[in-house]
Amino acid sequence: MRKGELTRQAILDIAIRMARYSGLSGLTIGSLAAAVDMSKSGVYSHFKSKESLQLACMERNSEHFIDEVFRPALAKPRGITRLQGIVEYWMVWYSHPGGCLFLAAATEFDDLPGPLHDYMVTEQRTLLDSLARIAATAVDERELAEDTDVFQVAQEVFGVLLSYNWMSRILSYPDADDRAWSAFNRLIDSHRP
Amino acid sequence: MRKGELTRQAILDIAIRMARYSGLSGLTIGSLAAAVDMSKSGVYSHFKSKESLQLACMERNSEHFIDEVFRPALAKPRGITRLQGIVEYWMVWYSHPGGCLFLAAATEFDDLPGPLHDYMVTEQRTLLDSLARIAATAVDERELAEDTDVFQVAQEVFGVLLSYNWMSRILSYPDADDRAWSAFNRLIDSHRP
DNA sequence: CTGAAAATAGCACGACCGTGCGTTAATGTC
DNA sequence: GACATTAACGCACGGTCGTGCTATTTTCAG
Repeated sequence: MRKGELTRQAILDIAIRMARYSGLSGLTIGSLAAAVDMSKSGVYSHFKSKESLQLACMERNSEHFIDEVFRPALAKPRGITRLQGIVEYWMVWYSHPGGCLFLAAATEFDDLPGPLHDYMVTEQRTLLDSLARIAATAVDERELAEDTDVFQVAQEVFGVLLSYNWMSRILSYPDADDRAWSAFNRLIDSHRP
Repeated sequence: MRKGELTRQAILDIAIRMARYSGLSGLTIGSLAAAVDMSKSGVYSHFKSKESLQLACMERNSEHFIDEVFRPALAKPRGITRLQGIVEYWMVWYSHPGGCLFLAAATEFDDLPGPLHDYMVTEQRTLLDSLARIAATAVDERELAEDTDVFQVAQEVFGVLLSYNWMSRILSYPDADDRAWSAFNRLIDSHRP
């Protein structure tokens, strides 16, 4: 790999770390340059514009999410075990310092048209679809009822994850973890054959 | 009411409308002044600083939430009916154009210490407590099991609301509404005596 | 080792940021 | 209607923003 590409990745990882705190809009090239110990123009020249820097952050963040959440979950056996797996890894992902960049981006760009909004929506859709597909393996394995609406399951599981994130990271409720699992189990039970 | 207080409220309402799109940090005094057709210093003089403007936005937003979600719900009979009521009004609240300012503030300030963070956390805690207290009326009415953990119910209901917000506003899934109610009913059933 | 190519730095730009001061205009009281 | 108070404005400040251009340094192939 060329040195340029190497620095670019390094810049992006720092940028993501910063954006988790300030958001993608709050991220500034000046402070990013200071953080990676480069000149402003040195950083800037790796990206055509700030918007493309933000987009690159989201893309790299997606890669990390796949590595840390999806791939490990797919290594588990099909069915509820895999569903439990992804929930577990997802919860770990949410506990990253500064929070989840997807969640930040979603609230930042939910009603602001543009490439960032579009990418964010596409990415979230893919995520939810994959979640539903994992739920579908549980239907295949006859662990969930045959007529289960797997998107219903995905929406409910995602709700458990989101409220866990709120209770745990934002409100610092110590029981958030236990309650999330209790909610998950209750939810799964209600979809059993 | 003095004229000053009147304009102050008008400014805040416009500010909230703008902050729903740009976030509380993205809100700028210049654009706010243009939106209310005043000079920058004219707007500024109503608040000691930008931070206190942001704080005032959150306070006013809380008032609106109480008016539009809590008070109507408390007018309903105690128990599950009231719980359904608050979910219904809450969902309407979430569908405001630009989204919910609480959610935006929560992701903006979750890991940034300061008065805005503190106010946000306090406010969210109050919200969740009230939700739990409404669930407690359902226990009193023997519509939910006697040994119900009402905070568990609150966390689960909040999850339904959050995922509804995501599916509906961000991903524009047309079935989000139906699925949210289905999730709510399933959830309530699992807590019945 | 040399020279082309890539990476980084330096610097300047116009725009907008939050903030404050002094002044003018509007308001409300007697 | 006179007058104190309040509200709003004009203007300027130092700073930072994103973005380019030019020069210099570093990388890498032959």
